[in-house]
Amino acid sequence: MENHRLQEALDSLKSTKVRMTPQRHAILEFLFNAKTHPTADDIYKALEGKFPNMSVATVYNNLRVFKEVGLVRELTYGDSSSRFDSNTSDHYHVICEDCGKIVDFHYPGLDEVETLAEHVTNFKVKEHRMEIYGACPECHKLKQH
Amino acid sequence: MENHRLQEALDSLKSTKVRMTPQRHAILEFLFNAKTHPTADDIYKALEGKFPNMSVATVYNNLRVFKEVGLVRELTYGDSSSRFDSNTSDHYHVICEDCGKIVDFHYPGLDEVETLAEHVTNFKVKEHRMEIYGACPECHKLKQH
DNA sequence: TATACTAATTGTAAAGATTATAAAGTAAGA
DNA sequence: TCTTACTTTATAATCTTTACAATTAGTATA
Repeated sequence: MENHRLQEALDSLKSTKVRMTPQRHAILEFLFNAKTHPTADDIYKALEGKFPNMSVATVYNNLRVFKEVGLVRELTYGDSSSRFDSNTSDHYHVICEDCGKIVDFHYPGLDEVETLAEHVTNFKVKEHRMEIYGACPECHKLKQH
Repeated sequence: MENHRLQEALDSLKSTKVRMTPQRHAILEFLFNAKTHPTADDIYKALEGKFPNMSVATVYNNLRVFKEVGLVRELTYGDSSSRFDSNTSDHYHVICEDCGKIVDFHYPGLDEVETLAEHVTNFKVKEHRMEIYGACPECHKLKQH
């Protein structure tokens, strides 16, 4: 089923003028099969076996392209580097402040927040993001010793 | 009234082992009077008149200290550098994707989200953050030409 | 299938933000 | 005042991301 989403992504790229290259295919494939939310460097390291000559620039370039087309979302947390998420459907992230684990979390109906924000600020609202911070079960258990 | 919040912050620092220095006082004062959400470099530049010898490291060090004590919140958006917010009471930010303007936005009752996240993920939830993205009135008007 | 046009990749350098380190300075309590 | 531990400073180092120019490679077209 992950392959299904990947296939959809590949198809949607065909309809643009974005060329398909082996590197792009591999980056997309990795992102769509990833259970985690990898950094650019994670992706680079994961693919250096298959593409020993691939440049980091290629990873960054393509992540930007995928972002522009809407296939990928960039997550910027407090830590040093961005993470990338192929799941662009509406969901939020619960983040462990101790070990960095990120868990997806579905919650409906924050459209109301957007609507209210529009009225109060006169902005033309496009989207929102939310993260929930805390300790994952494992880290929490450790802290209680 | 800003001075009142600043005074409270200074008092709360006295109860810790955090020493008061002229640099720390100036950084806190600047943050608590700021209408915007400045970057570390903004703060550095703003204070270099008063402290020609102050190091950037001092700004970063102290922002970290203030964060640890809970006086200051760090905001990491997509762009290169973090922003800092002295207002640690619950509020959200509405951000213009074109000009970068940030407007505070009050909204109650997302405690429910935290509660649900706890139940679903078994995390021990501590806090959450949310940002709303769009175009500010000025930028939106420009785009309609 | 060969050609040509244009976009993509590579390798490296550069930029920008943040942190580490060691020496010198200073706040705060005894 | 003295002492100690914390802070500041100055600089170097690190880390992430982007810029750039030369080379390579998709893809549309003939």
